[in-house]
Amino acid sequence: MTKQLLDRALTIDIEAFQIDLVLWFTHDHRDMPWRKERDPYKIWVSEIMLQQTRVDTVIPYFERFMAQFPTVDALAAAEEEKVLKAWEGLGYYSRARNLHSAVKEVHEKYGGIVPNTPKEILSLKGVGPYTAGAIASIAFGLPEPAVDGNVMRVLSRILLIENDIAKPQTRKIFEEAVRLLISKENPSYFNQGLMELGATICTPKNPSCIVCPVQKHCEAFHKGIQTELPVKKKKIKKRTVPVAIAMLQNESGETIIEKRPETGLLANLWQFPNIEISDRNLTKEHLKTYLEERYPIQVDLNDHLVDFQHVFTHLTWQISVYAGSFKAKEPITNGTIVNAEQLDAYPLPVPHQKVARLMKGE
DNA sequence: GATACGTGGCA
DNA sequence: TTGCCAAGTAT
Repeated sequence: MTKQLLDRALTIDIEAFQIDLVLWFTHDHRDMPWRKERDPYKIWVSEIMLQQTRVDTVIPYFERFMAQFPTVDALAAAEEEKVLKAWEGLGYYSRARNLHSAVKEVHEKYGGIVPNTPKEILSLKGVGPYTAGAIASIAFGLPEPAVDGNVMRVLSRILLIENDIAKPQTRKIFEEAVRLLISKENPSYFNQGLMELGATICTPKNPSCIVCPVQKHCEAFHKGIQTELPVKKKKIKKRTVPVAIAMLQNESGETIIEKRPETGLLANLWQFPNIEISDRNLTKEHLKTYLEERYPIQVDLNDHLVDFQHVFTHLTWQISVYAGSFKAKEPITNGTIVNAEQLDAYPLPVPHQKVARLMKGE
């Protein structure tokens, strides 16, 4: 495969390609907060936030995060709860926990200085092959590949690579391609140029080949098959999980929330008590029984208030919200009782944020 | 290698 | 409405 790839890469004028790409990025790149300086910590945080997440979504989170945790040492000293709260709504929360853990390692093991070798960078928790390459090239100017979905799309078209980009193995092929093509003079702009091109011009649908700075190097364009690439196998259908959420209040207007398990979906975030529904007709009774078994409380449940869906990558929650009242017979240990104002301090996943707003009457 | 892991935007 | 997409990683 590598030999084949080498032949294909050599069919284009590598030096001209580098110049066209880097020059284009130099003049046409979008302005982003993390592009204002070369602080490896900021590059690192931005790259973690940008994993599977759009630039426009990330920008406000990045600004707030940097205001709150401006340095490695500041983030290392923070409580996990605060970090998760800053990440609330961004998704893929293990990114926040892994970043926090890795930053603490950098604080302790490297004196707060982000390591500058590809091997050490890759060893950091939450940093995989793409992110390691991005940090190495953008923060330290090293000629390392940083292959994300954009890069695979762009290069699949330019080099006419037809491997399925949904397969993990395929990424390695593109890394080999980048090692052949990357500008040794400016690896940072070369890698960012590839990604920027994919994000703005060489898009999945309706690529703007007319204004593409590397059009003359593109095999797919010459053959008129750019929309056929990249090859990507379709995903399987996701399952639906019915969930009943209890929105409880006592006479003081306080409610019960609990912390989710430290692993799995939405790990370490907080939520309103809930159960998976087995039989829709018996939901109200099941929920009441569950609540009174789990907590030392007496529950009075109303008929269900509203239904809504929340779609995850791999499953869908079909949610029914049940309002009701409770009286605590003893102190609660496996959850906590909070008022509306205190609730704001807890990191909640989006569907539970919706319940919180419901309870406040918003 | 396949699957788990969030969320919001868009055709 | 439904499905796909967006600067992936861990297990």
